[in-house]
Amino acid sequence: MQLSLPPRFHFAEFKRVSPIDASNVWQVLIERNAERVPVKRPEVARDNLRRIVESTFRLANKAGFGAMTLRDLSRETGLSMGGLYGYITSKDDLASMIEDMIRHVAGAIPQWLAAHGDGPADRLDALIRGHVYECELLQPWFYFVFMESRTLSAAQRTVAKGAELDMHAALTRLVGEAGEADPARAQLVAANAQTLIQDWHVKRWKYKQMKVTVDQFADTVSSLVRGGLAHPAG
Amino acid sequence: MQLSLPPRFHFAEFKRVSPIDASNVWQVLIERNAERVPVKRPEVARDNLRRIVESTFRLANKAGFGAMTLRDLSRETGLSMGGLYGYITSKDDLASMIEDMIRHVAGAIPQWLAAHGDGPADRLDALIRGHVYECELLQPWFYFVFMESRTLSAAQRTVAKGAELDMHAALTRLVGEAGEADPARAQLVAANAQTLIQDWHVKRWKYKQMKVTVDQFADTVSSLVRGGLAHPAG
DNA sequence: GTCTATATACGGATAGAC
DNA sequence: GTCTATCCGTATATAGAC
Repeated sequence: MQLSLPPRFHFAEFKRVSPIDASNVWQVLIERNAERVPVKRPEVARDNLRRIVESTFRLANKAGFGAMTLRDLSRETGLSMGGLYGYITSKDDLASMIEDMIRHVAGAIPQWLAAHGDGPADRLDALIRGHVYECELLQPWFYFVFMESRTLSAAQRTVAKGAELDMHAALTRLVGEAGEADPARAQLVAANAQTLIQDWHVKRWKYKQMKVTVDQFADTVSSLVRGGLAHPAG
Repeated sequence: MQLSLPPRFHFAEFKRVSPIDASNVWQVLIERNAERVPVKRPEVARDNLRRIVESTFRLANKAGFGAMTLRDLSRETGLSMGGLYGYITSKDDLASMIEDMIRHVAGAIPQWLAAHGDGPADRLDALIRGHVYECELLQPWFYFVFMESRTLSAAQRTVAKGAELDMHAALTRLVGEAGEADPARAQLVAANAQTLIQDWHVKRWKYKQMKVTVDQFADTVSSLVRGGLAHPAG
């Protein structure tokens, strides 16, 4: 699947065509975990799963996922302890569902944008924007995964590390093609770009307080990275 | 107190004169918490407190501080449950000691560097380097505080937010003086600078894997920020 | 100073009623 | 489908031995 976007796009355009956003992510979540959610009536299942995941975001943000108890979750969702287990098979399974969803979304962004940009500089700009804008659409999801990845199973940590390195490799390639002749510096600039992109979900409270819009943020990150290219190695 | 450093300095020079580093931080920690640590013999107290804090870093990194149990900590340190309570008055108190130490260090950096740099551009460079290099000296400390601040008490969260905003304000002022005429863009570039500085402790594993040195990293951040100045507002 | 033993409460998970 | 009741292990913190 590829998105029908103009070569240079901003948030409003991306939002209109993004295959996954805050409103349909619950449906996608159910579909990706159909075998584990036995509840039949779709609107009931969707609504309860949504309450479970949104409550998890709130509670994990207060105390960390590991310290969140299923009794807290039961209270916050209004479901009983037994009721919860109709939607999740274990506490770890709940984290895995969230983690898996965000890996799916983040991994798909480069494919959604594969056709975008006339040259490397435009493709780099598109990739940066795609990530920032998707972080905006699913902020609590990305934030949860960023903060909790280290506490999950060894297998999940490996996946998280791999995803981080994949995105870094894609950015490094584009930074190199866009004009950074020194490979070591291309790698470093790409790492910095990735960090800034993630910062939109990590420090969102601060940008909100500063009244910075997602487009202003994406513009700045894109221009900072562009400004970092073609510098001499030292 | 101010450090006797050359106007342009790198890690080796900073390390030599930093008032607090990985080896003497334990002594400073004891002094800052003298009333709470009844153990008399200084070398015993220092050694046990060090084991407690270093074990906390390891365990919190695996499961999150909230999910770390004092039984884990007892096993990891070799002290008994009762023994632990000779050094900490509660689990929360342990986190507070660490948080307090890092606030103290980070808050002192601008004062250590108050005399440095001939002009705003040099002072901005010095502030960036001071923070990156101190993050390097006390990486596990900064990482713990970064990951766990949100899970601590409301009072501690307020302090953490204030510290974040203070550093942001200092960077914004220097970015403005260094040539960024648009105040809104100065604020944004400063926020990005702050994020990149913190990334040295947040994603240290990645930079280590990339074989990037702390000086290369500081050089790149400083040049990225310099490249972001004086751009037109759009 | 540091230990063992214990008080008291809460954790994840499940069985079985409705 | 969702609930209540409960199993059984573990949590923080402390008391008191040495």
